[in-house]
Amino acid sequence: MGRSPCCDENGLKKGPWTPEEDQKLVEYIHKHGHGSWRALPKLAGLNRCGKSCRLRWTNYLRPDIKRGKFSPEEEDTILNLHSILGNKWSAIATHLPGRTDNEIKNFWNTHLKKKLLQMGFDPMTHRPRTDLFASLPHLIALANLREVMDQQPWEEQAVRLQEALQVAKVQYIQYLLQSSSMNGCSSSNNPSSYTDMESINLFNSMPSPKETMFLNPSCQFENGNTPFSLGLSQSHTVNDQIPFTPLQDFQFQCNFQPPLGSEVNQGSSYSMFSQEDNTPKSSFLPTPPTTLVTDNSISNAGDACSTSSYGGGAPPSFWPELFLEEPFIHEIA
DNA sequence: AATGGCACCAACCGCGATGTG
DNA sequence: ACACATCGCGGTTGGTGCCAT
Repeated sequence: MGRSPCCDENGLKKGPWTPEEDQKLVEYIHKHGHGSWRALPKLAGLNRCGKSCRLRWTNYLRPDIKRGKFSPEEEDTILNLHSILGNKWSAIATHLPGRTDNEIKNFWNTHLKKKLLQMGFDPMTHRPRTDLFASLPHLIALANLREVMDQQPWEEQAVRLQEALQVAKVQYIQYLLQSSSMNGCSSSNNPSSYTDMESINLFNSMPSPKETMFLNPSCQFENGNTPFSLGLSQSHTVNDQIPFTPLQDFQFQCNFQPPLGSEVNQGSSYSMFSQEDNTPKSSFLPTPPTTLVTDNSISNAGDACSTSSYGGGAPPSFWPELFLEEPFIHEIA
């Protein structure tokens, strides 16, 4: 009921389009527009169903389609938007001029999904995978880290462990915030849920930014508030209608400036900025989709999106310890 | 040269959403 | 409010080319 017969109609051609068919379709649409897709094939002299014509036009023949390989910037955009929107290919395509949803979907399935899996991330949640096989890259990275640490003075090891602990806490806070958003907590300045309170307490237990290398030298919102004392569960969409995550909000608002010579931690949840010109060097967005954002994310959240990058190459230094922490075990339970 | 496995991607299919009378 | 037509989306399939054996 309500369904129109389409390509199963007798005598209609299926399969690859010939150049002659393409030409007929293009010429007709240029002259008359597509109008009713169902009526188009007959009018254009094509032995195809309307659906097939529409697909051929929107995915291949449209004049504004950009063909060729995806640029690293486009790849970043897809990864970021997918972490927010999931498999909403048409929504993602609206942010990539000239690219079709079909093309993006294919690119995701053939390239990006594999890339994330190889890096040890769940392609659906963009978080470190928690199953045994997926954890192998991280375990290997951990082993490498321990090898390096064995060669370092104990003071440096202590500093590194302290850094790892802070990163773990931030990720745990992120996890708690997302849990509370998914549970529908909505009181902004009056956090009532256990997870909200736990987030705040945990955040408050962290050393002041000046005391930690990766949160150095300042970590606060433009209005001077600390990130998690603001409304925790107010939901907004930014000017381009993409809901942003707490992490992205946090990432943008905190202008981390690691000391000269400190390594850029590609596995962390932060943006790292050059001390010389203040340009972003690396960042990572391992968050699943959520609409939980705070007030401050509205104005410039789009910038956070465009500056992020899934850094390849060196394995993350800290995650092996992070994803073995209780929150991540708890998450899959 | 023949074959099998794999990656890629255009095209198809089914379904829900939306439009229309 | 309802029935039907049409559109658009996301998942899947199948053809093609490349590469290793």
